[in-house]
Amino acid sequence: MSREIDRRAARTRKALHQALLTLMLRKGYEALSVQDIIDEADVGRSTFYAHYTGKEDLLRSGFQMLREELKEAQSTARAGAKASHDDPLGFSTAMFEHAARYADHYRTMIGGRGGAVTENEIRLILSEMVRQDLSSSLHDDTIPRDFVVQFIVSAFLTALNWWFERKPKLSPSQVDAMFRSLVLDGLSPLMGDESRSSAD
Amino acid sequence: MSREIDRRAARTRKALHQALLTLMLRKGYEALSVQDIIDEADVGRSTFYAHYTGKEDLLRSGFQMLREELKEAQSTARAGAKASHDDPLGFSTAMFEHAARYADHYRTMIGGRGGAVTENEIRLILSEMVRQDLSSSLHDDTIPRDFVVQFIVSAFLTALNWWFERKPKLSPSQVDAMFRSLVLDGLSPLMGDESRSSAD
DNA sequence: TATGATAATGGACACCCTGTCCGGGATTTT
DNA sequence: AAAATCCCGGACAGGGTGTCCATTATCATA
Repeated sequence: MSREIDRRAARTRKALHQALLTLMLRKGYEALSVQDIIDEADVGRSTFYAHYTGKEDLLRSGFQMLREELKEAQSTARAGAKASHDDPLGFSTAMFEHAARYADHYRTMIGGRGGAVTENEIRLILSEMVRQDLSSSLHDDTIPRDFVVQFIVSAFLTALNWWFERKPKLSPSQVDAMFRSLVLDGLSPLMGDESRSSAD
Repeated sequence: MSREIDRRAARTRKALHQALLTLMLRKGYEALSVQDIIDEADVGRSTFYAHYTGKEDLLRSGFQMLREELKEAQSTARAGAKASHDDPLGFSTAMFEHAARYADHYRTMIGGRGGAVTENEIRLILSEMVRQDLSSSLHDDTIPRDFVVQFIVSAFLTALNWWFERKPKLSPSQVDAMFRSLVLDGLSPLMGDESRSSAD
């Protein structure tokens, strides 16, 4: 019995995913046509449609893998961390490190290159993580919880994007520190401590 | 003298902008074709291309108007505000009010409906505002300035989006308060105040 | 109001992309 | 080796894109 997928099929799928990745990095998702993809992957047109219903389907299928990949990265990281129960940003450290390891992949996803679908998928995945971290550490609902979640997710994506685009040499922990500082304590710590200038 | 633009041209342009707005709200920018636009605007195909090079051109031209619109809204607001020089988020109050007044316009721009172009344009406009506010109130560069700017812009867009999508009944000042709280002081104020458990 | 200037129209055009359908050829599995 | 499965290449209609042009409608002005 062939429970495993046919080698050829697996090969084709891999080629398509790889092509998508390459092309997204080069031109961005929206500007991509199925034609481009099968061209890059060197795969027949009908073959493509035998596997996926379109480029969005191909893209989405990639996120299934990412989801599991991340779920594991999170739990392995959580094993080594101690203060995870009081940390409303418990996900961040592992995520920044994961992003550093798979920089190319992340580069294709953030900064608009991934299009709306990618943006949504990522936000969903991250929202789930953040929601969990928050549930055990946030005890004040002055500000609605889903708003806080979105706030954190956006801040994280911003950090990621800024990191890759402007200071790719920084280490994950450095970016993580900035991210945590801003999200946990906001701008106040950065404002003039020497505010004794007794404004006019 | 014909310094003014021909009535017909103005009429056409207005119709196209209106059509774009309507359709973006209905289907989103990316899913839109030039065909749809000229169809909705009841304008000939060649006429469209006589004015714009494509749908992106049309979209961008709309932001020129928005830019000036906002520049004015800001300065009028700044006239009535007193503590603008110490406020790193001086732009926000006026912006939330402006957004409330032109809810339909904003709805087409945020939440992905506007596509990548819109996202970028908005971020550019907001970044400029934030940068100005920040220049006179931020005196600590522990965290790079452009990172802080992006952080604020993202937080603002998140607030805007959450507002429209989840709690449209809230007043601008209520959302503004939440936004400021999160950005200025971060999550700490929301965490267990009963944290006097003298963490071992 | 007459007239030259300018804009809008509708149709035609070649081009590209999309999905879908085959039959022949290649690879894998048994 | 045989049977099953997959891939290929070509063809297809349908739709969108930009561009052209000749014709018609509208405007600005003398």
